Amino acid sequence: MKKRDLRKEREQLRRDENKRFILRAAEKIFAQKGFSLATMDEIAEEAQFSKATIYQYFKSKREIFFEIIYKFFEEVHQKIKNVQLKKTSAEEKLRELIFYIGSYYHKKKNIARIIIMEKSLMKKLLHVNSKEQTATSSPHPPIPDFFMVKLNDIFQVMCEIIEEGVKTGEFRKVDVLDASSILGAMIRGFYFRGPLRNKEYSIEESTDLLHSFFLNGIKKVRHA
Amino acid sequence: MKKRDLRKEREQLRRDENKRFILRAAEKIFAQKGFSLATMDEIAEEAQFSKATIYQYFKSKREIFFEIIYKFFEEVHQKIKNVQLKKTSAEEKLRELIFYIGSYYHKKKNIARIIIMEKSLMKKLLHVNSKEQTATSSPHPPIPDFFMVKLNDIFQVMCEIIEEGVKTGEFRKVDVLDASSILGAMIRGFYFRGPLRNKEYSIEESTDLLHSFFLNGIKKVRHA
Amino acid sequence: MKKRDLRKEREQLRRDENKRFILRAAEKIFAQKGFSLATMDEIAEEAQFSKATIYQYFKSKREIFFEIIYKFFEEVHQKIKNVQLKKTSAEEKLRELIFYIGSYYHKKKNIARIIIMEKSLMKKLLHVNSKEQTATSSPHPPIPDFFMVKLNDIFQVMCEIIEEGVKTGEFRKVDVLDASSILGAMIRGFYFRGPLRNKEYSIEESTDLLHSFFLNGIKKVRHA
Amino acid sequence: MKKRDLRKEREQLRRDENKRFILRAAEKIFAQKGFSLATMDEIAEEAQFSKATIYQYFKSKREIFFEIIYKFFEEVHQKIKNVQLKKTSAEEKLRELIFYIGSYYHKKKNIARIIIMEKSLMKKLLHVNSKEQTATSSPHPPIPDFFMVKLNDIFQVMCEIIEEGVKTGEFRKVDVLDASSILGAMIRGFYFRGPLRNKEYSIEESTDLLHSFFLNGIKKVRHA
DNA sequence: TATGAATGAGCATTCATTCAT
DNA sequence: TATGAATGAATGCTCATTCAT
Repeated sequence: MKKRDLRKEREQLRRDENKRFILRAAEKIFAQKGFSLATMDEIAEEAQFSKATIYQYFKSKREIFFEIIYKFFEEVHQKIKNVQLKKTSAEEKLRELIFYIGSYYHKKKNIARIIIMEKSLMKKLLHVNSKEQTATSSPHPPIPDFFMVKLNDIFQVMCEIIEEGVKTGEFRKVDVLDASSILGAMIRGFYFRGPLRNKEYSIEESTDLLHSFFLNGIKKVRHA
Repeated sequence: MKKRDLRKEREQLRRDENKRFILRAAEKIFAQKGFSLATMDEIAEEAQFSKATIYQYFKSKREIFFEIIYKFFEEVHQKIKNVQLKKTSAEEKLRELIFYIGSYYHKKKNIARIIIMEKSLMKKLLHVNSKEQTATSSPHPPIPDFFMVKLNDIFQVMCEIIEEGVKTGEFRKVDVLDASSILGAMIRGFYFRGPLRNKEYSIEESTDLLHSFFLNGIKKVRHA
Repeated sequence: MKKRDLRKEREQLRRDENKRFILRAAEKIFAQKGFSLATMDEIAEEAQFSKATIYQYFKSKREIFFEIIYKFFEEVHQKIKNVQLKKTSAEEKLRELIFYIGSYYHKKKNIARIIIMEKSLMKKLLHVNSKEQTATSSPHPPIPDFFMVKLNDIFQVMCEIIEEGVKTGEFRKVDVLDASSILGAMIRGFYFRGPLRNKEYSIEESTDLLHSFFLNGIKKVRHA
Repeated sequence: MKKRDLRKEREQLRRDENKRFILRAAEKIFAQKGFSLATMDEIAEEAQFSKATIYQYFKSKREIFFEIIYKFFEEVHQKIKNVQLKKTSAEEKLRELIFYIGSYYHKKKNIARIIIMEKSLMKKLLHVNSKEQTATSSPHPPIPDFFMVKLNDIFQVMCEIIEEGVKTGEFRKVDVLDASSILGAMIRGFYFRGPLRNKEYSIEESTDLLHSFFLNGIKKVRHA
């Protein structure tokens, strides 16, 4: 019995290992080419597996893709959640938040781009997926829901930090939802510039810049 | 002679009309599906022409796509240029700029998304295109150059307005490039939210919000 | 009445002129590209007419093609027929025959190649059903009359000349059909070498060579 | 280990078998329709494979075509080379040469026709191919070179045999190049008659005929 | 009559996915 | 389990031919 368990365990470990390997390969390809232009052949070659093997780990190209963005959100969310718990000022929390989101966007720029931007694709993929979900018992909650939940969680953290700042008097009495939207937009927009790049910023510089402008704005303050 | 001319003119008008019609159809499809997923069959059906006819007006799927983004930039640029010339305050100019860019992003959201976001695709398309350009005498300058020039022009207007505001003392002594980057990011990011939408904003509301936050920031100003 | 006739005549002349013009253009294109690779667009452009106009003079691409080869045979045949009537020796007639056929092949090399070689194409063009082919034991399809007649006429002239030579004792007592076949083959084969060209021959040189070898062979004659 | 090897070997054999099968099918179609008119659908159907499968064995229609003519030349060349080594008279060697070339032309008439005659097509195909060759490491030498080399080899054998005959006094003191050209032309021309066929010849008859006329010519020899 | 425009029917090629071993 | 092979369904693009003026 014990032996059997160990073998199974080992087997499972190997499978997980392979899965991760495939995901890494796929991520690389997706990042390079986007969803549509990436081919299963490329992914298989990158993963050093046969195409058929890939299909034993994942049901479809779509599933691989979702697995990737699933993990992506999971990770960002973890980081962000911790920020909220710290005992620092709202301003400082904001800085950390900007830093973590930014560094994720930076690291996984291309994946993030696909997630944020290929809306119609996502819609299509999600739609089909949600239909499939009814038939199978999937290992994670139906993607669309999960998706929104994670996204919303992150947004919530922003809101909470800002609200806290307003309450402690660090921030103006702004509408929390509006402010969060703006902050999200700033970060997102900053990391997803188009082809025009007038200046390159390190993550630290980016963080400082975003933080500073979000806090102070551009207008000159007139003292009484 | 006169008659001939009129007929020809009418013919030409019809051709232009058809071309516009095809472009509109293509834009709709591209907006729905992105570049790769859009098929010529769909575009043809949407345009109510046969596929072969589409190919009499445009050389390739790529060409249609570029024609669309060409027009897009051309239009935004026109609007923006006028803002700069007005005699209002920098603050007011900024508001108009935000409004115009925003309304364009709003109207042509999906096209803009493709432009800004499908970087690898664009790269691929632009690359092939720039090779082709050498052979043919195109009606407009080589896309990549044109592309950057327009993009840069719009960015320049931002810079100028901000610089003006700094000079007149309306704005703080910020780095003009940084500020422009942030403003661009805010607008872009605001209109290209992902699937999460906590609140819908009209263009006017959006403009107010962006304008307000970019000017004032979120931090409470402490008066002496 | 008279006036009407003249106009019609003039009209007819113009039509003929145009037709010839189109044929010349088509011949050029066919010669360059063969039948399949030549497009009506190219032919139309070469002829400086619109494609639709071409279709008012000819029913189809096929018809143009046939018109060309028809004329080709007509012309060769004319030349050849005259040779036969001369009062010279068979040997001399043979030389002229070789010269004329050769110069035609030389001038219209590519057209001739198509005629002689694109058998399957010809088959298809001539409306011969490939299904019929499999059914019948005959390796060759019925070819329209004019075609065979012309071809046969030319062959006949060869035969007659050779027969004459045999009768007059100029030539050995060869089988006339065999000899004609060989002569035809030599000329044809000589002008339609593949891509390998060890040496270029002028028409005169070619004629001499062919004539000489056909008459004398390569074997050393042992005198008694 | 052994088992694995055997299976792999079997697999490879099956692959080779399939490849040959596809080639045979393609050859049949090409022979019937020429290169341009043959479609991949037809080839696939003839081969009883799906079109996509064909593309797993060959990169393109062109590649299939070249594989066929590659093999063709390879085979002819093999046969011819052996002739030269025999200890028989030049006259006898010539007969064998004529027989072998003839039987090849006879067997693969249509393929040979395409090779020899679709010059412009070949040029086009070869040209593209030679560009591609630089990029990929092909299994055989660049087609154009290989092509000429094989062709030239065959021609060389002809020359050598004739030269030998001249030296031994069997043949007249002819220009070797000229004589070879004529012989090549005769064989080629004989097997590639156009649609006119006055008489059918078996390969043996053809060989006799060609041999006899090439050796003796048609002219009556006057004995002293 | 002449023609610019329109199109149906193809065509080579690709790719996600399945099958058989 | 792993995989080489097979394929149906597309996809962008072409071209001979017809239509409408």
